[in-house]
Amino acid sequence: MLAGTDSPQPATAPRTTATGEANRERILDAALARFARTGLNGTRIDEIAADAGLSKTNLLYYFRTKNALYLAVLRRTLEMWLEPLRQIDAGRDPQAALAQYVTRKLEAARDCPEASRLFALEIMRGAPMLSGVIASDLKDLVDAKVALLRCWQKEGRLGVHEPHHLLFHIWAMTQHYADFAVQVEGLTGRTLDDPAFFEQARQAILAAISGMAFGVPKDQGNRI
Amino acid sequence: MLAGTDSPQPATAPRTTATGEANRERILDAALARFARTGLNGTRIDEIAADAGLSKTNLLYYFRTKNALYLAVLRRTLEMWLEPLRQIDAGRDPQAALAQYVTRKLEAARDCPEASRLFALEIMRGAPMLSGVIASDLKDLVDAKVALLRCWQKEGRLGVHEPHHLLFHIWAMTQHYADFAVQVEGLTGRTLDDPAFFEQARQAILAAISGMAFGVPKDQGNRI
DNA sequence: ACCACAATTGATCAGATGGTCAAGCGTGTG
DNA sequence: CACACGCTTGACCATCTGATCAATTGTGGT
Repeated sequence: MLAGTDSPQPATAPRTTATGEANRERILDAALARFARTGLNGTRIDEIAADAGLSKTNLLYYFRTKNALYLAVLRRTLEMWLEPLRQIDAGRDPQAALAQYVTRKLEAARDCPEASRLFALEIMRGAPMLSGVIASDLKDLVDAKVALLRCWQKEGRLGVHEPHHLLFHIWAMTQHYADFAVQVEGLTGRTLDDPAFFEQARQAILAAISGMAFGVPKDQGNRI
Repeated sequence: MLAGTDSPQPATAPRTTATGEANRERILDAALARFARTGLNGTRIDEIAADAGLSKTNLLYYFRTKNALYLAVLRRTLEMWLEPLRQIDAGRDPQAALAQYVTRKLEAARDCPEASRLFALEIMRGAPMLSGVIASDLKDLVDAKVALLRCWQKEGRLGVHEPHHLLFHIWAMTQHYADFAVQVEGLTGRTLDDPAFFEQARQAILAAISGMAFGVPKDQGNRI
């Protein structure tokens, strides 16, 4: 449920050409890379065009406005972003499910940090284009998973911390490596592309999740 | 060590007036709020001026260029951002030190989310204005704290996970509540301003840290 | 070969926006 | 009081940039 002016499908279905499709792809790729780094306002449409090997005018032939392009990129990336969460399902062991979720998210942060950054930027702006998604699709999905986690809690297979926070923290830790890659690399000199580093990060996150999800409950406020 | 064209101090120290100082403050406040939400490129200088109750021209009297203003905001906010980390020192119990660090960071995320967002945006851009800070000041500080954490590890007072990741995860989890406040509120309907919610978040983070820092070491890759 | 339509181009526009300038106003200090 | 200097203003400029348009070229289907 993305906001924006959806042009109604033109009466005559636009004949999809090989070049057309290829160009659209190239544009979307280039746009994702740019938008994910410099945001909607910080990105010039002709930069994207140049990256895609087209003229600005030609780009505008495929996407009428910058906003439409941005929206298209958002739309195209949304599923990749949401997919890992869907895979947490009831028929699994909580530990295994969460571990796999963490791994998937971290792989996503490594393989397509742009997606993470794109949404991070959008949300930090106040999510003007995503408010619909957050309020409906994402909320429904999260609510469902939270319900599942609560269920596991009742069965004593999961710790007592509020499930929302568990999800937030998984997102936070995994996406951090994508969103703040510059900082991470500046401070450690390493990247998720380094398998050893990836595994270090993964293990640390799993340990954190373990503390939250399967550790002994704390009753004293200040004790860690 | 912030990048940028520092104008050398004018020969005659500018007489600081009451109005002058007050205006500068108002401008910086307004600028922080705007920059933290829409970034450098997405923010118009006249919006800031309006928020501060000044004309655009008048704002430009105090800060010659938009970039200079942005830099001033960054500079002014930097210390607030770094301070909590400094407070981790050797003369403390590791658990207490980390717990206090988490609490401080979470309080910062609650009390001045703008600071967190400002730096988040800057880093996500590739930190063109902060590369110096990250490479020198922040790196020195982090290196020192990492050394301390390693020391604690040798003494057996801290888990075996690479200290860098411990710090990253603390940053990630605490700042998440500031940077993604819109999402958090959209999904839970609550804010860090709600004391109960704050405490939930804090406890969950402490549990996570506990798992990372004081849990039993894992030796099996897939086990959580 | 021809036709329709997709693809591409260069010229051009229009609005937004950062920044300048010259002039006037206010106020504290000598 | 008057001078200096900080403060404030409105008019104006220059550029950047998203978007339009008319015209030309390429191409697949019949």
